[in-house]
Amino acid sequence: MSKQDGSGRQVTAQPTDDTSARILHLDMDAFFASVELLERPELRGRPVIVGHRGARSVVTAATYEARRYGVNSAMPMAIALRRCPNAIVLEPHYDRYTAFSRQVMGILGDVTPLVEPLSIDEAFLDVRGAVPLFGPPFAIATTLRERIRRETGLTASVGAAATKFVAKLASSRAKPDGLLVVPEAETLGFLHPQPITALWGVGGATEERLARLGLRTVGDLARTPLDALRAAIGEAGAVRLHELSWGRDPRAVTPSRDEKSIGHEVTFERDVADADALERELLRLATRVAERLRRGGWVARTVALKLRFGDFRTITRSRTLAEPTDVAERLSREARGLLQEARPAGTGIRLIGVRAENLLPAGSVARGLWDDDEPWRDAETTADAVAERFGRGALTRASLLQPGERRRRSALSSEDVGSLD
DNA sequence: TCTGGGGTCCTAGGACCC
DNA sequence: TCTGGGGTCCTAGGACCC
Repeated sequence: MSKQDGSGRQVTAQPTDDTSARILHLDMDAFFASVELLERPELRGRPVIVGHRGARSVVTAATYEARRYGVNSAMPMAIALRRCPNAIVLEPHYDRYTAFSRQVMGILGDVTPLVEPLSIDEAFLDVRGAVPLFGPPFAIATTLRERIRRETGLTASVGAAATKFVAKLASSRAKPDGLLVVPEAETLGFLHPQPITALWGVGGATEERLARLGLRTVGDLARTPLDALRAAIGEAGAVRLHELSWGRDPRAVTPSRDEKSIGHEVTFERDVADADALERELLRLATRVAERLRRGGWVARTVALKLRFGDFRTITRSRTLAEPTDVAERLSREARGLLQEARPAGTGIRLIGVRAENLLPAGSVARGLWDDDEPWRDAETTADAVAERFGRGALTRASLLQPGERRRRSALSSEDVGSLD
């Protein structure tokens, strides 16, 4: 393993051959807080928290100085200020973070097109093809860190490994402002001593279940029979964690992935019980969702309403439409109906949200309906009647047809369905 | 004055189909 | 009718991540 700290000093010798560590994970250090400090350099070295000052707000980001007091992201602001009363609280500026994020991703894109943003401040890179041009992963990572520092004034940490998961773990161990390369041959030696929560997907609940089996480290889990894991945490999680614990992670670096859902939600400063106020909020949220649907070229088949009551109990209610939509009023109307069914009149609401799910490319919708046994030719019939006759699956199949595609027996056009709504 | 907002993935039960 | 089994879709909830 070779590690480099913020001064550029190598902690151990650079390996002669680290080309096996071809996947880089780059993660900006305390990103939002660091961006704010660019504007307020006099606050460097002080505990700084980024977040709103509202009664129900949480910490969005914190500098390492604030973290020393036990302040972390997602912590209620009230608790954070109790732990660190002299922290400086700054309002977030998402437009700035987005601009810096673009700049950083652009720098990454100069090395390889195989850049997969994971969030606003981190990304995977597959540098296999870049090695002949720019040198081994260690050299590429060093160059990237230097460029980011020089051009943005921000620091980034990088992990390099043979797989995504190990690279991400390596970057977290390199933080802040560090670089850690884990050659493939050293993967298990690096992995197995780590605490079990280092595994991607092990949070508090899973940690608790695994602790009941006596498992505390990644190595413990690796040596546990799969069936015992299945019984404790379910099929998918057991297989995935077991694979990860042996350093096996087949996921490739994929530059773009289709969105699966688009939603917006708000937490009110004080619980809201007024039906008109809630419905106005639904329309506002639905409008933002619909705008993003259209911008992305999507239509949604399913509308989901999310409610959090005054006691923090949270429910979701969803409905799949006969005809997909990207229209705010349609989303809003459906959400309103769900709200009326789900909320006992007069109940106070803490949070309300609207989400569009089951996204389809706009234009691929309902080009035709068909059935295995008989044609369907009555365009006067409503979509619900189609669903009743052929099952809701018929609408699904119709929705999944591509533009221009038409089954031999298809008879009901999207215009037909739309006009019947 | 104790809990944001953006998401993804998994599970489980019932309906329905073959 | 003392009644299977596999697959898909829909819905609700929960765990998890940044």
